[in-house]
Amino acid sequence: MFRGISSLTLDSKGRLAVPARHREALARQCQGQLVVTVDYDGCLLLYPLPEWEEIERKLVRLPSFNEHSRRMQRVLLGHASECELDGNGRVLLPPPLRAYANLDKAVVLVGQGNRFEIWDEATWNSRRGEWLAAGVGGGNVPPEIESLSL
Amino acid sequence: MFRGISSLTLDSKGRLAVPARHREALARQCQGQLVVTVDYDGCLLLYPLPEWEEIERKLVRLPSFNEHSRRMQRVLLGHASECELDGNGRVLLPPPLRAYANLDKAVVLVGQGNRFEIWDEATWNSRRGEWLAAGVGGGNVPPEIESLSL
DNA sequence: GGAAATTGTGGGCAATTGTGGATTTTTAAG
DNA sequence: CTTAAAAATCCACAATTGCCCACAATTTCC
Repeated sequence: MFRGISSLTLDSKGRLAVPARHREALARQCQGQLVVTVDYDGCLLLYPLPEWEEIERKLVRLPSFNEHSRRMQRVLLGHASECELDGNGRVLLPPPLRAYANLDKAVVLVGQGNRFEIWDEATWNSRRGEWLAAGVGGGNVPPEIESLSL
Repeated sequence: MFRGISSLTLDSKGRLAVPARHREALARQCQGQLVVTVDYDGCLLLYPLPEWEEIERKLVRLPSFNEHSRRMQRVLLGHASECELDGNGRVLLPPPLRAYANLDKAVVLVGQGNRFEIWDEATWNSRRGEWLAAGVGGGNVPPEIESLSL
């Protein structure tokens, strides 16, 4: 279970150094084999290969002639790139994906259970500000959240 | 059940020394394994690991494509960092979380049942003033509070 | 058209810096 | 006065960053 946020900087070649505290888990779970793809909200998603393959299986089974399915397959499958941790615990993020998420130097890596999200740091901070300002109430809040007790 | 407030100071490395009276309980409940995350009200939440894992299970089960769920997962799971009590009874608070809650030197640790809250001391004092001034009446008070007998 | 050279990209190595842990001293409380 | 807790200083290990080398691909010249 991946959790927690880390503030990181990409090196001059667009490589992201995974924080040491996550490396052991990644080595164990997937021998450093990762998949990066894009998210609809403007960040990148980083999956251990086995986790991604499961999602991929669900994606390719979606009905071929449904407009939403095709879109989702093009966005998610289409951008999915395999990459692996090098000897120094770094992953090279493909230039098109870096461009998509506006990643330059300062980024944050956010643990989200079975995956990580990678955000441009400024984008993350401003989006987080909006989420916090909006609070928990509002539109259509699922009942699971209404009854959630922290 | 954690109760009571303590006025504390972070050391130069951002470590918080847990008051001695709570240490024994934490050692017993979770062998010093803790999780810190953020709260929507601008403070940090400190959980014994098992307590947090229960909340985490609920969080990851929320629907993936609901906007509110995603936000809540990003805020709560995304900031949740594991840390543990060192030999001196201190926890290192990760820099991004310290930044979030504006923690510098003077902080307060507030027992809240199954967790602690960590506030910047000045923020705590001014917020507490607002809560007291607002009193109990007002907007939409849930019936559970209306009928509460102290 | 083929071959060679140069440039760009990816990976590995090494050094420096920062972080985490331990020890010691001081202060406060009993 | 004694003991325990808190704070500050110091040391060591490890992580991160910058640099260098090697391989590959593309382009240019013969």
